[in-house]
Amino acid sequence: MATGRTHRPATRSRGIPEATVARLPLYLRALTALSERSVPTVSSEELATAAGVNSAKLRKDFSYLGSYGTRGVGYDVEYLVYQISRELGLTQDWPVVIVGIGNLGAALANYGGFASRGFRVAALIDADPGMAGKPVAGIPVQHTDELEKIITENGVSIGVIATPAGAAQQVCDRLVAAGITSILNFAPTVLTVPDGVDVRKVDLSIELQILAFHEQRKAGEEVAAPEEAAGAVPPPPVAHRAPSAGPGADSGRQGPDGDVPAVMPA
Amino acid sequence: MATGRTHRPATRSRGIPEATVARLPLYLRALTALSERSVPTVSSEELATAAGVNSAKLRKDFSYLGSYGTRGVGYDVEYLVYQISRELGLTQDWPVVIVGIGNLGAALANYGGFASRGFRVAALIDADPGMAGKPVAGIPVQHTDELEKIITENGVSIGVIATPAGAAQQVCDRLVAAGITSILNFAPTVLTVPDGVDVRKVDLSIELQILAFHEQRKAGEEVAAPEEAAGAVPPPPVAHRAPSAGPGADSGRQGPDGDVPAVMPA
DNA sequence: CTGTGTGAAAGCTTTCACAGCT
DNA sequence: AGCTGTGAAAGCTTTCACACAG
Repeated sequence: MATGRTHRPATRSRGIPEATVARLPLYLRALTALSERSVPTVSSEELATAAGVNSAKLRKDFSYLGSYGTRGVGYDVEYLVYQISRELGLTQDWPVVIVGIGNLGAALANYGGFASRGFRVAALIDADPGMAGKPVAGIPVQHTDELEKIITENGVSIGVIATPAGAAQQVCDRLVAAGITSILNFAPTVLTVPDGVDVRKVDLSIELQILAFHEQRKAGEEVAAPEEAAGAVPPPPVAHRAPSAGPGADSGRQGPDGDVPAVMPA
Repeated sequence: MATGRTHRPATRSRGIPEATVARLPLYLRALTALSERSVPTVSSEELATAAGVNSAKLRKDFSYLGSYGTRGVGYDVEYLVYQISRELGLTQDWPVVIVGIGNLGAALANYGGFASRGFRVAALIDADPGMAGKPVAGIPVQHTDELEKIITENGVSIGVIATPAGAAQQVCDRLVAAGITSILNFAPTVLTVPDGVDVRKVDLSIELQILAFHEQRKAGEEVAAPEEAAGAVPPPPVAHRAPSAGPGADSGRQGPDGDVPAVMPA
């Protein structure tokens, strides 16, 4: 795909695997809950259950951070909370801007988990002049014209895009031009960004479609081979030959726990 | 972790890799856009760019579905749209219930991409009696008491949880008991479900935390080794020795495109 | 004895690179 | 000529299972 990326052989050292990074927030949440209940220590088994993973994985994950446990005992909750927070960069506060204050943007602005762990909503931005000044979650919405100014003045480096798909790339370009280097995209579009900018995306309909896939599989297994529910089957537009057989009924689908989100570093 | 899962040796056959399944919706979206512009065929290179992946990956992915392309030419857009839709189970309509109609639930109810591709919002459910009857996105909200009835009568198998964290597990249990077998969870909690039920989760603050991690890395690289921004560093509660050194400045972080969501089949 | 930390094995996923249709 | 389909190589991730610290 065009560019080609330098394919750096990995500078080694403190390279925490991406899969592990993606689970750290999970552990952190579980640990925070324990901390609130004043639980002093926890074993890998207990913590793993609370976080919804298995203990081997958890121990391996923690081993990348260092040896923070005590053999025969477990992990010190407070200490781990601090170590993971630090590793994730949550010991500092990250100002965040949310662009696109529709239902979703409002939901994000109101989301408590935001403010609690290291993030601060620095501004809400919307293209609708009618929204300007209106407070959402206690923060007055500002107009898109102010975008660059807001980002620069607040030293914002993380932006959340909650606009309609059509506006996303444009907003993204402006965010990046203004100095944003991490973007969380809720719009159902592929964003193109320059090298060095991270984009993570959250996509409703994609998640649903993946569920539908598995749901269909389950139905197929139960009834053996429904072959294709009765009904209007749009005929293949071209006279391709079917690869070999029909939609085979098979495969006892049931993957293990898998879990690995995405980073697309530009 | 309790259960232990039968560890089936994979029944082989039509087993499409999970990573591939997770990308099919992406391809489908790109293809739908092409279809709307009446583009008849597309090469793996073009389609891959539109979907934000590389062409080798795309071809490999398609190879699991069958040989739907034409060498020297590319893929027939309409035909591929149909094949992928069918593979994902989108040729049938999936009724969906959304539980928890706050800002987020409302955003989901209003989300167009929902209705467009194979999904139909069968009902909106909320625990607040004051919401009952109030229409959101043109659909009247129903009270939680009706939950079981709604699911049974509409043959709903997919549920979306958009409640506060505290209510999520309880709602989940009721959904499952009523016959739901796929859940999309927006509440920041680990859900426990019986075997055979798929759960996918979307978690705002987790995504942000992952971004913060990478953001921190970037900052660290620029300044070489900030060692720990000045300020109150909560001292390790216990006198553990630091693993070896401070937060080493290193590792030219820059993973390849990676992308792989999660299924946690119970 | 208990539960961590970790090499080594087993599985997945991605990338390469090229044979083979059209 | 051009572009798909795919074995084989290279990377990641997860799981095993056990030495060893407390």
